[in-house]
Amino acid sequence: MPATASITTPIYYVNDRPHIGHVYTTTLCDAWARAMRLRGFDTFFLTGTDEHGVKVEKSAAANGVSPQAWADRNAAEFEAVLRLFQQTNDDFIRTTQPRHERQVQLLVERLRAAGALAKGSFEGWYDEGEETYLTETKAKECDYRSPVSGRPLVRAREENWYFRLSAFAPRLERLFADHPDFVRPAARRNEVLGRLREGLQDVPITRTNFSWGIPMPGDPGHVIYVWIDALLNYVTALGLGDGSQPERNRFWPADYHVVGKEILWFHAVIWPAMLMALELPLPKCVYAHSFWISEGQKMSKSLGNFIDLPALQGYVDRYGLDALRWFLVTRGPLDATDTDFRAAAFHDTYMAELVNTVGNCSSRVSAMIGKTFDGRMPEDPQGGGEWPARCAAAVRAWEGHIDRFELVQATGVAMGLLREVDGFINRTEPFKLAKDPARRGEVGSILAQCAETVRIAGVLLEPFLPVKTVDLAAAFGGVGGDWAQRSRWGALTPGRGLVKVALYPRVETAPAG
RNA sequence: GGCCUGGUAGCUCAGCGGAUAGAGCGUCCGACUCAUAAUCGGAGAGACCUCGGUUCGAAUCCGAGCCAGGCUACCA
Repeated sequence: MPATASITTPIYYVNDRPHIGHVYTTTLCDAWARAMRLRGFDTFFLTGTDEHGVKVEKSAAANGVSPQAWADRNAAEFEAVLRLFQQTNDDFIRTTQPRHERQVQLLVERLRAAGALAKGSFEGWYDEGEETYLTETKAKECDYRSPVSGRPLVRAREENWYFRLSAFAPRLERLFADHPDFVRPAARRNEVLGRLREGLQDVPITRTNFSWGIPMPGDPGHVIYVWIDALLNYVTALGLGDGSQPERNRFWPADYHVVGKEILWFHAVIWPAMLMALELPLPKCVYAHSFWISEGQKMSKSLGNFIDLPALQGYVDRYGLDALRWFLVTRGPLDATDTDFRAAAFHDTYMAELVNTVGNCSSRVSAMIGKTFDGRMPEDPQGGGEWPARCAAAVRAWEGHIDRFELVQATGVAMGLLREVDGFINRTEPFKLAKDPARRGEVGSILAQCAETVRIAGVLLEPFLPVKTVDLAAAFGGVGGDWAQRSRWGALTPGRGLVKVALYPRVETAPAG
């Protein structure tokens, strides 16, 4: 029975327009999920939409439709985006689906039964126009005025159900002490630890000022606050709330919850505490990436410089889907600092890595075999020379990087193999030797070694470049089978067809602006 | 305000106690011509933010400062 692997994106808020952030997070998860499937793991990749809350209720009203109709429309757009970018999610959960709502109520019941909930009163700064509370920090920042209308905030009080987060402080401390990799990267973990030291407050988990949400069981009039509702998606999708999908139980706990840095606290502190209360296992790692900025400027609604769907589509039209995915994964803000999305950098990366390295290397090797060996994989009496060991080491290193969610390093391993092949060709000059019929055997060895290395590098690139690596694999012998077979030296046996490929076309100039 | 990161070649970054500080890209020179005007080699290029400390030895550890960014409880 194969080992399992599971990964999640946050569920996306249907009130937002899809943009580079959503595509980035999803693409990271997709690349990892594809890598694990490639390795033969029993893999589950979950994403979805978060559809409750005041904002949805208000937007729907403003657009003259019901909240459900509004959510349906926008959720459909998020799903369309997944298909557009060829994401391979295994499920798409929506918080308005009956399967989710039913389980959230059961799980909240369980929290209450476990003594993790208490009724209390909440007092805070209330924006009457927006019908929403602002945090103390935010209120202060806005000079105690509504950031929207500018009218003064009022002190308001509400009866709510609270989650007794403070009661979990000792267990959370132990979690962070025992599992230093629970939150990554390390800089983010430090931030969480810093805040943990300041002490934990109980968190309100119900609201009474809107109705678009899941009713609190046994206390109508109270609606379960969107965050609690949303976090639970990770387990409701697997049927853990009501045992409705036993065949999916094996995918919990998740290996990675990949999230943006702004929602780390919920995932790193509130969520594990909820799971402790529910007596469910904790995810192995919450990975918080940073943000993209656009041409040196922070993306914001006021600047109108969001890298939105049309912008992304423009890159795909011009450079192809592989190019976009490659740039996002290899140049993205996977560590604790934001990174810049620049059109010029996108162009340079595409040219240097996909065209001049992946494309050209596979092209020159396949072309020489086409010419010299009639498009058949030649014999190699040298048994691969140093290459089998080098490739085996690369495969092992790649697996380690994937395990640790070091996606950039994983791509680097494959690129390193291709660069070595390019150097090897220049040193051994098979194209020169080919002119001397007496040295045909030698040429065969060289080219066979190159071809097999390129094929293996191509396999390692599949999760990141899912479109063109299909052509690469087909052109380099069409080696099938499982991971062990495909990653093994020698699978491209002599005599197999090997046709010339031209994977990534040159794109002459960087687009203006 | 509090807390957390980072400041290393023109650019993006790796190195985080030990030899002349590295990679990729860009630039310049050379080689080659199988390949997508690609590739390979070489070169140039750095007070490793500043000041002080610890040490036989500091880019690396400690302290202070400067600069940039982040987090501070409902936007990927």
